[in-house]
Amino acid sequence: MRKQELYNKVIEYFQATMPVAETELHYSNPFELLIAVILSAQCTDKRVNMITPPLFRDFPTPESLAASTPEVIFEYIRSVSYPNNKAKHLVGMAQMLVKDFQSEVPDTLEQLIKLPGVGRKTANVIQSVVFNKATMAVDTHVFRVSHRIGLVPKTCTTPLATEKHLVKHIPEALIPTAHHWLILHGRYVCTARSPKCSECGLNGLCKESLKIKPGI
DNA sequence: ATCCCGAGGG
DNA sequence: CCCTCTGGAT
Repeated sequence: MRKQELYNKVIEYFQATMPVAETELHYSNPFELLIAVILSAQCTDKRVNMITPPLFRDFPTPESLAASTPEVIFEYIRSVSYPNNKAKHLVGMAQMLVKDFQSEVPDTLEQLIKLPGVGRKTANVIQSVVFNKATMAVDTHVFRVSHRIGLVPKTCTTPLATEKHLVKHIPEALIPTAHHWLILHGRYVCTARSPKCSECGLNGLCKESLKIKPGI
């Protein structure tokens, strides 16, 4: 099967099964989304959504969070992964927003990546969800699903290589939606450990279907 | 025991 | 490239 034919089939399937695909993190403005995405590293969205309401209530602005301390923030986020690192990142991130970005979430990759706790994946999510840019954030789900379905060759061994390949082959207007298609498919169907191949309409394309192996 | 919408540092 | 961080769910 030609590569573009494969992409068309996958896009057609997701459009039919997931007409609406959005992030499951709860937020009401770019600042809150930035916090939620930083907290979501190696942690489920469900758990992040459990602890963000009081955090957003008590620290609603970059100024208020910047004036806090990692020790205080730690108590709000202690049930997510790496609470010590993330508490430092959140306070440092807010302080840099206030100092260097007029308390606004910046919109370029270069600026976002300067923020403590924000790497390429988080920066791509913000650019996509907040600023409607055609970026593809490659997390563990996107990476795993893309390889299983064969959207990217095995030579794409890094998230960056995978990102570039996907962006090159997915129509620009569909990239933000396709990002969430791959994540939601990875979270609920094409899971890392026990993928639900019998429920997957793409299992005909998947070389690993029915010979389920953990990981990639 | 392995994975969850990773990032920072060596 | 490697390692560390390090809570909760399965």
